[in-house]
Amino acid sequence: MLTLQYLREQKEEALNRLARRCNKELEGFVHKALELDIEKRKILSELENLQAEVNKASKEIGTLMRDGKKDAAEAIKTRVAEIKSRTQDLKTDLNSVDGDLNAVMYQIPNAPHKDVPTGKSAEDNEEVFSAGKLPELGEHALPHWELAAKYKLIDFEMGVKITGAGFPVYTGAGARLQRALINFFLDMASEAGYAEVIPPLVVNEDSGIGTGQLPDKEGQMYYIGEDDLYLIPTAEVPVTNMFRDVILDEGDLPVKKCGYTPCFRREAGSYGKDVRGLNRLHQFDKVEIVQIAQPEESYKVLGEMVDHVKTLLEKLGLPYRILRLCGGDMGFAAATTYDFEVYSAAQDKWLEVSSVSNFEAFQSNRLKCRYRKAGEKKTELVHTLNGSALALPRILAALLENNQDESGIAVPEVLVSYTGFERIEG
RNA sequence: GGAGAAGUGGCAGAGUGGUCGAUUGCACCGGUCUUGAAAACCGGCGUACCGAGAGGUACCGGGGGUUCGAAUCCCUCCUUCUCCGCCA
Repeated sequence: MLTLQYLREQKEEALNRLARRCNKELEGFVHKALELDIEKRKILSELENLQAEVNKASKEIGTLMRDGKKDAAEAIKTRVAEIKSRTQDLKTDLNSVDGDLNAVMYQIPNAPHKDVPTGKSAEDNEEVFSAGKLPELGEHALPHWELAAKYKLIDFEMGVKITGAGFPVYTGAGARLQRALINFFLDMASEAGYAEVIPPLVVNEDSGIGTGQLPDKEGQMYYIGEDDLYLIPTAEVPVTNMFRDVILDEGDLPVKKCGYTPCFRREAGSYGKDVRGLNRLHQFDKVEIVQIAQPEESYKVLGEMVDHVKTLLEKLGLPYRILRLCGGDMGFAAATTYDFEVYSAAQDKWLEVSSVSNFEAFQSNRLKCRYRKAGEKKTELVHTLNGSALALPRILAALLENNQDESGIAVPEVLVSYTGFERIEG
């Protein structure tokens, strides 16, 4: 969440930035939070003063008891009892105000960066880059779900049988291609200096809160009630949470991690042709890159991550474009997000395959991930960033569709050493 | 899954109701000494919030309770270790 300090000290800027989300409620939330903050601090200072009195009196009692002056001790006790009843009230008030304050703060999304366009929906996103030539397929061109069936790459029906819709079974060359992509992405990330981790696929509540999935967005995650755990919607959650409650040294930054994991999303409310084939799944594979950076560096780091994803798409030979998301289309925790979309020719659709975001201090404030500049005593919140590099299913969809001809599908050259075959044929 | 033991500052390790936010050692930082280093000696050495400051408050695995007062007592959860069972 945003820090109260930021709202207090730079309220106008905060409101300005939040306005880019086109959510009329937000201004009210900010004012509410600041009011509650003042109230909280008023109660807190009164409570702490009383607490100090009690502490002092308790010490006196201790001294008196040791000296055997029981009567004098009893006299102080009655005085303390009065103060205590007052502190009880204050504690109740404090809890209530603090609860309200937290509730409001949890509803305030990250403040978009100054360069983020104001807007309500995907229509207001801004295309900032595009590359690659859109392939022109002949009449014979098939959408990927038909190609998957024709060449026995993916068995959607089998997935339905053993689990349900959105859980495909990759088979034969399809499975092999999937694994090739994972290895290719991981190798590229390693080369770019990201240290590989294999995190748990299931996380606890604290982790969900740390990266912003909880509270309020439980509906997106699969929940294991018996153990109070959540299936991860992205490796971002476990990997970023490795740094929860951690104080780093300046010299540790930037931290660069990457990880491959399956991702699980309930995608409640999705329907129709959006979910056809590989377009939207409940379980999918993704390689994620994560960085933890100094605040002054974070936008440079964001650019570096964007460049990394560009490289991947170019090596795969996929036409793509980059969108800077508008305020209204960005995720709750993000300050800036670039979405990457590849063109999937047979569907004639742009498919989102990566989302690269700078969360600034929004996540680190929840995570309590701080760093200390060399020689300084004070700690400061780090900036966290992450991006998909890349999400597999839509990449696979685009590869199948764009690289098809009448007799088969060509495997991109960079993948051949991983797949062991150059073409998929009937 | 069953039985037992334990969780204290970066690490080690004291502390079982009253100046304990916490003895001590190591590590670390600064200084003295030294040609330099080591050793020795002196000093410093957790986090967060409130406060202009002095200072105050909170935190000894998490949460709750008893008490004027809790690291210390009680309840509960979590984790680790040992033994048994089961198992890739």
